[in-house]
Amino acid sequence: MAVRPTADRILDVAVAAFGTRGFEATSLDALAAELGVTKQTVLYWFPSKVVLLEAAIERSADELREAIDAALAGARTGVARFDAVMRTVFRFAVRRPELLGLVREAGRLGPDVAADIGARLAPLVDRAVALLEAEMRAGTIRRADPRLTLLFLYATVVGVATEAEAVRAVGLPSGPTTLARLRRELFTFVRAAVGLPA
Amino acid sequence: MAVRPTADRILDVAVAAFGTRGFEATSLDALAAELGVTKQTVLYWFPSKVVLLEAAIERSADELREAIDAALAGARTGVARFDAVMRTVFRFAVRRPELLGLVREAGRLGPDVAADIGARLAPLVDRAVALLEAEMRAGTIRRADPRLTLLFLYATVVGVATEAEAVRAVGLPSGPTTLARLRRELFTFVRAAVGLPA
DNA sequence: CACATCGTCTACCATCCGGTAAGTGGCTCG
DNA sequence: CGAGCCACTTACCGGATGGTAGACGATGTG
Repeated sequence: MAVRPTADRILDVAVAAFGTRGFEATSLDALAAELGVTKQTVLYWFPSKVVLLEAAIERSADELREAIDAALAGARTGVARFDAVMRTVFRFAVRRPELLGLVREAGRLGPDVAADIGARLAPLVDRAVALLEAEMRAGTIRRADPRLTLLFLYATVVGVATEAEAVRAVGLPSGPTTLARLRRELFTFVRAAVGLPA
Repeated sequence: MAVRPTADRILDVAVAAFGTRGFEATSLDALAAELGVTKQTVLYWFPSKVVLLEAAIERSADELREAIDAALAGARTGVARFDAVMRTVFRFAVRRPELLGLVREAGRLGPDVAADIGARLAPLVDRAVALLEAEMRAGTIRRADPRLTLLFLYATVVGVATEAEAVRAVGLPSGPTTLARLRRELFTFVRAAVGLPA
């Protein structure tokens, strides 16, 4: 790894900036200044801003996929797998909200970028849908359209982590204690939503 | 109303553009071109781009508040009021996603703008929390932190409507039939999440 | 009819944007 | 030791951006 340390550093900063401030709102000059290099160094490693965005999306999707793979590897039963995925996505959403924010950002740009990230996440989606379907057939969770159920779960977990403004609007103090309680209540919420016992 | 027809038209277009494409990604020239006027006409009514954003946020918050007020006026029991609010917010999220997208957009700019919209939505939040608390005490919905519950409900409903990319990623066809099913399943999902019977 | 106000326009400006061209110092290797 | 590549720089460029200055015609008012 890190055979191209500068390129990797650029990618790190780009993921954070594009995912939080937005693609259009982030200038190459700003990225370069944050890195302590010139804009042309950025353009040396990534020949255009769009290429940099695509690389950032690619890295994010890969990271998420690997984390979920690792989580699933250790869980056997369907319910345990469900919990493992929820925990992993929640941890990602809290620790690296910019990474999931990129998915949202991708939708704003042309259908080309959107299709790219869509294809990249497709295997993840398919596996999640299969997981939900199996549990529905087994009767452990409430029967419903598994794709819609996945969409709702995604929206809830990611929304909580990325809608920082909404979190502040409901008047929550910040801190590890609050976060732990939020996590606990969020899991209770989604378990109830899919019909699992508390 | 509409004593300033041009200003109102500008505001309409600005809400749509800021809420969907984003604030930074929207240029005054683009707004003006869409309206068939010059950029300087926009700047005549709103002396700067930031002022225009604040006006757009104000209008959005007011519209949402009025719609929820109207929905609550016709519902008596707590559960009926819960359903009425959910229906209203969902309708807003589907028909005017840019309006709720503005809340998200506000969080990206300085804490000044965020605090402004936060204060503007505070009464709405407080009433919703009171509503949830009352139902928890009455035992009709599951006991939990009402502020967190509200946050989860908001994230779910708004996320489903605004994460267009995610909706496409799970492979849903678009159309009124799909939308109706989505709405039905979403309501089942959130009712289950708060512990209401289907 | 003189005058002022209002809404919009033309003309312009400084700054920033993404991107190109042309080096520059250092390291490797024949 | 010198040719060549690599990582990075300085120096630009054309176009777009938010914003300013000032003129224009229409509308009303004394």
